[in-house]
Amino acid sequence: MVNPETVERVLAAAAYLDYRPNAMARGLKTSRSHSIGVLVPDLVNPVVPPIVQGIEAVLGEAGYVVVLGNANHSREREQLFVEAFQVQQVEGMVVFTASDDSGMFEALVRTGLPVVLVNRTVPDGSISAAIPDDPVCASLAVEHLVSLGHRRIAHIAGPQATSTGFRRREGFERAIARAGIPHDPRLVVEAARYTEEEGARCCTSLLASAPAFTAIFAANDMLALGCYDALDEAGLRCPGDVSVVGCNDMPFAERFVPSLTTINIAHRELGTSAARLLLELIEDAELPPRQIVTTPALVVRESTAPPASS
Amino acid sequence: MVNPETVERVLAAAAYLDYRPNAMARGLKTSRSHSIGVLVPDLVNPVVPPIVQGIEAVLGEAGYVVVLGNANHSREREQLFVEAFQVQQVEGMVVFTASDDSGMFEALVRTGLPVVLVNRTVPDGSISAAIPDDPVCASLAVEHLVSLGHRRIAHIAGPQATSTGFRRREGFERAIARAGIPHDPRLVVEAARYTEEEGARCCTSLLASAPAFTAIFAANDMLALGCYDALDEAGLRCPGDVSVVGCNDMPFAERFVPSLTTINIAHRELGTSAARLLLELIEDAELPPRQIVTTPALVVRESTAPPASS
DNA sequence: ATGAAAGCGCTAACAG
DNA sequence: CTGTTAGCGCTTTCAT
Repeated sequence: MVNPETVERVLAAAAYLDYRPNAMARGLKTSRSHSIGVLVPDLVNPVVPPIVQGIEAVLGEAGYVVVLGNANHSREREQLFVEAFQVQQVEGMVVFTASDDSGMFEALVRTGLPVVLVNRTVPDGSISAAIPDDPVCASLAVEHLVSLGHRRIAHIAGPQATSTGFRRREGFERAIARAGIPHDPRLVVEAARYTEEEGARCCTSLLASAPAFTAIFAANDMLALGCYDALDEAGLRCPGDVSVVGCNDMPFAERFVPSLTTINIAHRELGTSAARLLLELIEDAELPPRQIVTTPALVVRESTAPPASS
Repeated sequence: MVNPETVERVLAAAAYLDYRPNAMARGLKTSRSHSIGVLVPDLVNPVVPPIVQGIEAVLGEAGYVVVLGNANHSREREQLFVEAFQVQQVEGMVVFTASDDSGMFEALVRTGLPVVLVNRTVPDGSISAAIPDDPVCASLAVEHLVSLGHRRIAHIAGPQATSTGFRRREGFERAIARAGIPHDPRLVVEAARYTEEEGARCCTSLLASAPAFTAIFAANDMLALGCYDALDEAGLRCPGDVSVVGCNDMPFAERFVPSLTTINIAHRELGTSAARLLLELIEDAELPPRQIVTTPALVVRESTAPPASS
């Protein structure tokens, strides 16, 4: 019980001097940094900012600050950032890897820090993650196309070293089987990266050497955009000659020509879920790994139509 | 000169134990945190990620880590982040404010930390900044339109509380005067925010109450996109009835219909310049404030054409 | 209840 | 040139 007037004077002095407690000194004592490392493959990829925003929103609410690492698709930089995060004494990490790389996952767990993956998952599910329901993404696309009357459906798969690419392809093949359509491996090609150029390359190669098809499910919107280019190049119309469905529902997908039918993924929610998982893990490091799977939704626009023949 | 074998053993032990020097302890001693605060108004705005990427690239190279603050257009959150940055003992800040607010600028200098603005500037130039050449953006747009034969040119100005909005409007008016066109204040309306909705609202209001015009210079691409919507709504064609030029050359501007004639701004370069300014300032806090102005470039696409009457 | 003091992990200065 | 020590600014424990 101290003299209230003194309290007042001390506070006033602190304010006058613009006193800010030194987080390093405090942290040294308490071994808390109030910071979380967030690792992303490429900030410029349109799906990334909403994820980071979501992460930041819940972490900020909980009193954490985010240290951002933009790996630019480089494994080496990914490793460098994990090091840097440790040196900075972050209390946890949420990581969106460029590709599934067991070396990376091992390095992550070796830090001993709470880690959560976002938009990616490790095959054995040993690390908590917030991910989209990739198989459902694929089946929504396939079912939509099938309901329009398509039977010969191609797939431009994402890099199989990413869980999204791998799981969407699996989902695609299963959905095709479920629709009673015989599986034809010549109808799926793998893109090396999630870029428009790769989408165009894959679509062109499909056009050149695959059996005839009337629709394409591209593993993401950038690949779908590449299909537009390749189709155009080949003198084919979308959706007149071939329907295209993308995945992500990225910004401006509705402004492309034709506007893109795609699968909406709530990226911001992926971020908030990942952050909440991490907060749980920080509170109780013994918690078993857990996945939060967000449900995607079909968004029908103008890039899909019944096949010409029907 | 210590026994090399011992060196080896120590290093091996350190590696074995995954030893990482504690940055908080080190920082406490050296009063260096090796971190820089980066404040942005909205990570989801497409101009922001390239700027952050540029900042991160040069700061990372210099051994700094970036602490990201996403203010979400809230002044309160901006202030909160400045506080948080101080508590985290960042060694400097690069800030992209939501709007010019002298209160904010004062708070920034009051921290005593090196600060650099990016994409924004303070009217009196008292804080170093990396900015686009806004007047030139406007004159490139106006000169392009004038060269096509336009004389009645409207302007959808950005928020006048942002240096980009203010300086582009000034630049517009000067360019109009330079072209020998009488200034008509009814032809400029101010958008409250840089959004598609505001662009549509402003364009509609122009259509309703301004004297006839054949072209619009919108202060940014989102506003230009809103013009597309409003024009469409009014049954007008672009560029047939009215030409539109945007500003920023944001991703996908070339995919809109019509593809957007706009002014390219090298946003990543804005980020790298800002980071370099900050590094200078950290090295020598006495350096006088300095501006780095990047030169924009006209990108002619399909949203501009000669006026119908000519 | 309040005030003094130890110590977090490191670096820099200093003594041996 | 190597090994020891003080102390960065805080929190927490322990005397008072």
